[in-house]
Amino acid sequence: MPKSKRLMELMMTVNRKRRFKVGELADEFNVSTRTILRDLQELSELGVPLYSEVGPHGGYQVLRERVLPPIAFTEGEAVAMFFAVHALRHYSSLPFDAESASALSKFYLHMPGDIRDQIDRMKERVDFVSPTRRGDAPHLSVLLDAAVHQKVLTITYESKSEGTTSRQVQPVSLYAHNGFWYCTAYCFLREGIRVFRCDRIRDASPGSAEPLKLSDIRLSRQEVVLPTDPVRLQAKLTRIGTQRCESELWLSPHLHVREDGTAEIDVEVSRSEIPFYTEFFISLGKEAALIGPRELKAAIRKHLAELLENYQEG
Amino acid sequence: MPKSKRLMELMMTVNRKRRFKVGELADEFNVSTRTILRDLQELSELGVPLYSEVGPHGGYQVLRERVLPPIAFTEGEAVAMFFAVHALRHYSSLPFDAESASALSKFYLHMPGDIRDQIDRMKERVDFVSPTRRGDAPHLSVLLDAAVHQKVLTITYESKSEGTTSRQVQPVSLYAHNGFWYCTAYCFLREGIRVFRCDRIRDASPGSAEPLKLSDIRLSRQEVVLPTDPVRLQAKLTRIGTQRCESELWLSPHLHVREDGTAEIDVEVSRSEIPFYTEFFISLGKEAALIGPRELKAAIRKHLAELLENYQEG
DNA sequence: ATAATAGTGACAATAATTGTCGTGAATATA
DNA sequence: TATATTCACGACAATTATTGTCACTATTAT
Repeated sequence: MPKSKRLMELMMTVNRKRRFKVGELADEFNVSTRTILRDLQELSELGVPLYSEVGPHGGYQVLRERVLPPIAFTEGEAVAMFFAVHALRHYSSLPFDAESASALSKFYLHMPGDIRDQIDRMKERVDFVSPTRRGDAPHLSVLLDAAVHQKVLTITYESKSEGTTSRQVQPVSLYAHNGFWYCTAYCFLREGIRVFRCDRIRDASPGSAEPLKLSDIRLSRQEVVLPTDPVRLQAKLTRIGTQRCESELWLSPHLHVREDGTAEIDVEVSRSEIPFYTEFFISLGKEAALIGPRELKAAIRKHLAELLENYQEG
Repeated sequence: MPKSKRLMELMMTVNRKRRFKVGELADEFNVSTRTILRDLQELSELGVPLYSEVGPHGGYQVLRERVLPPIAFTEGEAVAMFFAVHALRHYSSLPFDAESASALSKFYLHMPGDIRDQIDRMKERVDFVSPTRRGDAPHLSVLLDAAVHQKVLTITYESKSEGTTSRQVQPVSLYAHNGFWYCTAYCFLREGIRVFRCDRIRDASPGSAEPLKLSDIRLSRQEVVLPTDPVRLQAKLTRIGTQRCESELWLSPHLHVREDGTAEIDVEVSRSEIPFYTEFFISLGKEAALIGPRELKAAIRKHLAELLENYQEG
């Protein structure tokens, strides 16, 4: 086997094994231990994080961030990766932010100039308008890691109704919706699946509880959103108002659209979400006519009056 | 220079030059032409699409889809690429669909099994809820290519008001908004910038008109028409207001963001757009403090008063 | 016809890789 | 403390890979 090929296979082998002895590899590859030693030194120079200990029970280990063997991509594949990462740029505090940036810079570095230009132009000419991000979610990476590896976390959560609480949870899934990140998790405090708004998680650290096997739950989030302390939200929408609301995912299932393009909203919502709906209806302006609830009308009036105050000639 | 390194550099060089002669490269790399010939044969075997012609004015060419030199990514970078592509899966018929799939499969192939499992679990546990896609846009790739390379297209467009028309356009930018894809383009029929809904483009083929230099237009809808009868728009934004405005493409170039996350808007706009800004600033609520112009303030006050009227208890 | 260009085969010169052996050093275990 | 295990390194010869040179062929534009 030519040396270069052996090095690549060695790279994959050590990545797979994580721990190994020099003699082992020498047998597998049918070369002398001296050669394996030299090879390992080369891998080390190529960036593979190898660590070794002498003595019985010693041996080699691959540490933390492993390095994949070099892969040759086509220009189209490289551009596709830029496209995908670019599409997500309106999401901030994403997991793997740093990693995507460093991956793209590796691609960029190996590209001929004309593709670089093409990518730069593409960035200026393509956009994914996504819901305005509302609230930072600094612990997303930790939550994702816990969801993927079935770990238990201790989180400090700031809920509107209960104030700040500390509890152990085992994350199940994460989803971005309307500019917020949500985390469904088994809550050891409430002994059931709950949904948490990630921007309200103030702190997340490893927990002590024994992880449950939650593999069957996954992404099913439909049934979890039962409103607590519900109020009935009703409104009429003009055609334009209907179009705007149709694109709001949380609302569209509750839209009753008529032949002429106008629609009605009729949905049970949590009383605690009135502040959100206040802003939402104000932004709809004259395209919506709210029927109820009264509390919401009052809140909107109050908000409008305050705004009007702000806009007095000063 | 060791052979492996020379091969990688050769790969980058031929990608950059696209056309070259063997003697040229031999000079650049200080090796004999015989060696370059052998090297080129190896590159060819590695997948670089080389083509050669003999005779004067002959030489080598790199065809269509070039191949980048092999790049070693870390496991984290690879996972980040999966994450990004996964995040876009609710968009169908995206440009670079096939390319991202083949890139990911290359990554997948070179990964140790435990990262594969990790990725498979992540796919089940992370979701990006985005606006329901409405309408297919089969010509996106063609439009993107035209926007990036400043090409003119002949499109068949089905508009509600005018029925089906054929016209030449030069695409400027593409954006996804609320489940639709839009294309801003210079329309040779209307002699101005227009926005087209991509799902209403029935056909797109190369056009005959001479491309214009539209490089200055890019993503900003604002500058498409230089403000006629301009007024100076100035406002201060809170941190949250800044975040919201940053995702507005037409606005973000005119945002002056401070250290603390707050920002100021300072831009010349057309007087005729005051109705638009009225709604926009109302939707920003208390996150924006408008400084001027007076007309806008007055319009906002009027609008707010009317809204307040609408929301009186009935 | 001539010059420019790619392409091939043979072989010697040169360079890189590998295996062998000797030696050493750290460390767990008996 | 002695011993087995394991990594580590240097020297050198044997082996293998790479390179350059040269001679030659083939194609094509001018």
